[in-house]
Formats: sequence, structure tokens, C-alpha cells
Amino acid sequence: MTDRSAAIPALAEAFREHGFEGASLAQLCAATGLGKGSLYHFFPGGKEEMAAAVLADVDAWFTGAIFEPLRNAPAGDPAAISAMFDAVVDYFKSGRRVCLAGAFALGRERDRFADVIRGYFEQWITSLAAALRSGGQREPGATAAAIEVVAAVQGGIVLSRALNEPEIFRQVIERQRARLHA
Amino acid sequence: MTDRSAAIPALAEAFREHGFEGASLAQLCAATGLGKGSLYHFFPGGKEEMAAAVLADVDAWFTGAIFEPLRNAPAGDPAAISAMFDAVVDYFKSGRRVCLAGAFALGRERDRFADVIRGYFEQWITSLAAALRSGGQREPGATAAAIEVVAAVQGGIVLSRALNEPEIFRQVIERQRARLHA
DNA sequence: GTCTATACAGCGATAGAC
DNA sequence: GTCTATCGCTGTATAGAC
Repeated sequence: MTDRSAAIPALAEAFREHGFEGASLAQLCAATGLGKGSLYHFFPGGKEEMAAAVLADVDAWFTGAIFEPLRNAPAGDPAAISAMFDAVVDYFKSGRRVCLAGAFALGRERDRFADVIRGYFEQWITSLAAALRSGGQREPGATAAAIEVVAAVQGGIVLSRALNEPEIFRQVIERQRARLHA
Repeated sequence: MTDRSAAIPALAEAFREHGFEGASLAQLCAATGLGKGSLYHFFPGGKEEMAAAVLADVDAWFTGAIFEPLRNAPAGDPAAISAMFDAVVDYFKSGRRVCLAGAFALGRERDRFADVIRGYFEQWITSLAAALRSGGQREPGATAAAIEVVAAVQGGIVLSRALNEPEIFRQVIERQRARLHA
């Protein structure tokens, strides 16, 4: 392993599974296949720097795969919004995979990473609202609808995990998709 | 302090703030005003028994204040559903207060307390669906709508905490309330 | 029932050999 | 860069005096 970026996906999955406090360095070593020495070589700031790098990576992925396409959606073309729903179902594995920013928002980690977490959700809401305006919706309805969709995604993850029924997540998502296309 | 029930509200708040893993015994002592000896006297099973007692207490409160009223809603009377929304906004303090079952569902605690967590959300969905049927809705639409509402509550908490804007929670809730009354 | 003292494991983090 | 060894601390949990 030559650079720290190669370790980030494994770190991300470990933080998603155990949370920030729950993910011990031993688990992070096991997940990445690196020793503590290597981990601290790549992330001198320790766990906090690892989590910050993971959050930045998540944010970058969403920006490229979801937020930018939404912002660049051609007027009158609902494809970008539909693609967002597809990408979300895929990324969160029908609710089996936790949203890191959402999980952090519920815990003490919220204060530590407040700016990134807020930025992530603000970007999501504003870019989706922009796509809705491209589709003909006016403000403030577009932003209100975007907020509802993003909340539904987060709530869908919570609910499908609580009930252990991934189908619930798909159901919640499809309901939102149908509503936006109506 | 003569019985353990008096300690439960303080324990609940501590678990809500720090999560299960994040809440240390020192913090739980500080929150309750009890020493470790007393805490272990009331909860010989340690943290796990404390969290289980808190979850049972939460479940009992929701059953009495929300689930039962929904199930007993008179046909054609939307008051019970509207009361649920009011109670939810109040209980979760406009999204500032975390839902314990929801937060646990996102973390490792989900496996440990799977039955209570699932029961909590199942009760919520089925009793709200019953109230919607009393209002004239048919299945499967009633259950689907109930799922959407419960997901919106959970997502609203996540989102309003992430953005640090309690008004977002109220907005998400009011949108659901308006939709059900439409 | 409540306290203090303590056991012992695991934590995050560092040092230094290679 | 990667490892092992180790530090100092805090974690949960227990024992026993009062």
C-alpha cells in the first residue's frame, strides 16, 4: 500500500458498521490490513483524521455521482432525478448500508464534523432543488420537496435497518420517486 | 433513591446524547447522581441492562401516549393522528432530541436490542395504519402511508440535527400532517 | 443501598527497530 | 512504510466496608 487513499474504503465500511466511537483501532487495522504504525503514518491525526478523510471521500463521491448531475440536469428532463434514486438505492444497498453523515449527525460526532455533515446535506438539498426547478417547480416548493426526499432517504435507512427489511427502503424511495414524477 | 425506575430518565438522556458505546459508566453516574455501586445494584447486568430498561421505558411511553390512542381512534376522526404529530414534535424537541430506537438501529446496538427496536417501529406503523383505516383509507395504502410518516420522522431528526435547524423537523412533520389530512 | 478501592482488559497513541 | 513493543489512561465490572 503506497498511499492512504487505498485504505479509505475499508475505513469507511468499518466506521459505518461500528460508528466512530465503536470502531477501535484494532478493528480499523483488521479492516484495512494495516498495522497501527502504517495507519498512523498515513493518518498522523489518528481516528479523527481517518474519519475526516472518509467523510471527505464520501462527499467527493456524492458530489461527482449525484450532486453535479442534479445541478446540470437539462430543463424538463427528469432523468437526472431518477438516476439519483437509482444511485441511492444502489449506494445504500437498499438501506442495509448506513449513511455515514446521517449516523454521525445523531451522535456526539456531529459536533466534531459539523461542517462536513452540514455541507453534505445542504449540497444534496440544494442540488436536488435545482433539478426540480429545472423540471418546472417553483420555490419554495422545490426546496421543501427536496428536503422531504432527503429526509425520506435517511428515515428509510433507519426504518429498513430497524425492521431488517431492505424492501422497506425501496418502498420508501419508490414512493418519493413516484411523487416527484407526478 | 429507592428504585431503579427513578434513574431511567437520566440514563435515557445520557444514552441519547452519547449513544450506547459512547456513554461511559462515569457519565451515567454523573447523569443519575448515583455511584457505580448503586447503578450496579439496580442494574446487575451493567450497561446492557440499563439500555434495555431505558428502551422498555421508551416503548411503554409511546404505547400509552401514541400507539394506543391511534389504535382507539374513532372512525372518521383525524384528531388522534393530529395529536400524534403534536406529541412527536414535542417528544423529540423538534428534532433536537434523538430517537433512541432509531439511533440504535443504525449502529451495532441493533443486533443486541433487535426485538425491542423492531417492535417499537412495527407498533408505530401498525397503529398509525389502523388509525388511517379508521379515517377511510384502504390497505395496502394505509400501511404504506404509515411507513412514509414514520420514516419522515426519523429522517427529519437526522436532517434537522445535521443542519442544526430544528425548524426543518417541524417542516417535515407538517408536510406529512398536511398530506394525511388531504 | 451507597460508597471507595481496585481488578484487569482494552483503548488511542507513540517509539524505535528494521 | 511497516512492524512490534509499550506507554498511560479509561473502560466495565467487582469486592467489600459501612
